[in-house]
Amino acid sequence: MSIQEKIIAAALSGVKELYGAEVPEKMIQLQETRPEFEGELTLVVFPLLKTSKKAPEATAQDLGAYLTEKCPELISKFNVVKGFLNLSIAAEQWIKLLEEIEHNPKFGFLPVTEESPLVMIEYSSPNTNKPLHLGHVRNNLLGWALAQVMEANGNRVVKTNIVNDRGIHICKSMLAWQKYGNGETPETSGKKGDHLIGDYYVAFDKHYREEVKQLVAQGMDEEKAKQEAPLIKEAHDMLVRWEQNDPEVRGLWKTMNDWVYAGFDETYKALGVGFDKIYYESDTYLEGREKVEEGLEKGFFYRREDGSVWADLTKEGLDEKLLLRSDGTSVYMTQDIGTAKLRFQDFPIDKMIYVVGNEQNYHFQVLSILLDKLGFKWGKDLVHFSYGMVELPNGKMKSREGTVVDADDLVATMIEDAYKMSEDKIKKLEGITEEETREIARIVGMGALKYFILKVDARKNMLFDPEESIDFNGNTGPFIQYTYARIRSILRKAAEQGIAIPETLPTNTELSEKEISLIQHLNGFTATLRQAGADYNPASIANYCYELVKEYNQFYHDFSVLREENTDKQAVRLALSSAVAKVVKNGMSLLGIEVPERM
RNA sequence: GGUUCGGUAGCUCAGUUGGAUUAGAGCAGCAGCCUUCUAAGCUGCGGGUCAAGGGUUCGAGCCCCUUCCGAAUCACCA
Repeated sequence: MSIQEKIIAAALSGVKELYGAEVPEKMIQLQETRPEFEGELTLVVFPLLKTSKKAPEATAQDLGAYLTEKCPELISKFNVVKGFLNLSIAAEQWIKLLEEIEHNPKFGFLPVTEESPLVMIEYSSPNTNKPLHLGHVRNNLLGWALAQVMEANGNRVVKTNIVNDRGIHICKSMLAWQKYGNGETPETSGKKGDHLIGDYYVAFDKHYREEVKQLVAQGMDEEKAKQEAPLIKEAHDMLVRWEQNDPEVRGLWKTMNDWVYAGFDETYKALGVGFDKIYYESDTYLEGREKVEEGLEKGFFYRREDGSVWADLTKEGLDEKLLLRSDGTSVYMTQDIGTAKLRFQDFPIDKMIYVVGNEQNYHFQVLSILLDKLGFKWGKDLVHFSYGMVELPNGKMKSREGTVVDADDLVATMIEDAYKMSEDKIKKLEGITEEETREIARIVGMGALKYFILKVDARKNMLFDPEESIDFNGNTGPFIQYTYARIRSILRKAAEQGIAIPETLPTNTELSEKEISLIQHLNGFTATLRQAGADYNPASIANYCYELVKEYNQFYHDFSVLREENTDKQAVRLALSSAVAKVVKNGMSLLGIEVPERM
């Protein structure tokens, strides 16, 4: 039971005893006390006035007196300012909290059991015709962090990925490779597979535009030229052959996709993300059709004269939506229905979360309604975890204008920058090897990148300035990592000097204001984690970690641990430092960010 | 035009279910602090009509309405 829960329970019985009325738990409003007032937690009594039939001050006075008298082990003293009852928490509560954090490696986490709700999270969802870029990086980091947060809140999480591995865009790369590739492979070219394929996708576009230009010069209408260009016709032809299972096309498709997957795996590994189950669109794209036919029979959808199938969503305030083309083939929406069907066969899904950019808000609004109509129990309440675009200083990322920030380049640059930045600092550390220095640079560089992206509210568009790169000072990943390394250094030295954290901490030492406020922050981790889970908001964890280490750095500056002569005080400070390190490590780990022992 | 989401300091962002005369950080700028547990740190200074107006109430950056600005979307593309 947390300190807050204890106080709320005590206050409830206080209200009952004092005023003879049971009030709902919501009426007890507890919040952190403003720094300018004495106390740590504040009970706002305004909601209770109707019950007490007294003035705010008198009500607060009544409750304060009750709490200090009945629960001295919980509340040491109180003061009243207007309708605010400021409570000072008894020191032993804080000490107990430190002990709990010291002994519970999963402080704040809820356990996951067989009965826990099953949450499936789809994220990443790349196309196999080009390498991952900055937008994918945001998606992957958010998806991974969200999965960790949901799991820490007591959900069984299945991380999934739907790979868009078929379609005309894939054929374009394949065709270009056939025409201009001369049998080039990742091995012969030395390129990562996804980059190699991406280059041919670009090559296709270049030649294709050339053809269109020529046709237009010969007097053809541009729209028509785009359809009549020989390359695009060939690509369409290839798509038809793919759908007919043409062995040659399928063979090439398989080979080239495997190159891409090998490349993706490297990028995923560098980003520290992974999946429990990967779906391929080539397997799922036919499944949706069946579901749509089913919906058609049940009268949810209707067929037009040309044979196309539509859903009429005007009653829901939306438009009509195409589900099957007049030639009977699937569209994007149909495929998502098909994927949903397969997933539900594979897992007893309670909650489905799609991590997909906000440009698809409409799509998911529609998908939710359709899945619900088709009888998926989680369809209605599916969560579209919609995130904003990553913008560059001079506008958006456009592959055609060459303003794409490549994921692999970005990762390499961050690590390189961290290395340059760290070199002189890390070398000061004793007995450090080049290999360790590299590893620290990797952790710090990735930490900077991940924190930079995850600290901002996912819904908002964010600005990414590659020129200025990412800060290593202030509200950044490295700042948090640095604080962690500092604490670890203290703990190492303490161990060397034979100073250990006692099993039971002394409760008679007086805590300074700074120490109390630090412990209070630690206490807030649980609530932050719950909120992050309820709101699907990893950013709040990031900001929590920042606040915590900022506070710790102030403590670090003003108080010494190892030079403290009073052994009781020293024990508490050591436990406090250790607790901050543990919570920081856990919090950062929820974001997929590692923390170094030294830096 | 419809729908959805945003608008908080020069810049990048926090701001719990509405709470306390003075709305917070970081960056950038200026000024201090390393024979002392890691200075990627700490301390101080300046910087705001919370887009605008109205409403709800003991109380609004937060809730409701209107307006302005920005983004996304409304395809037989994915």
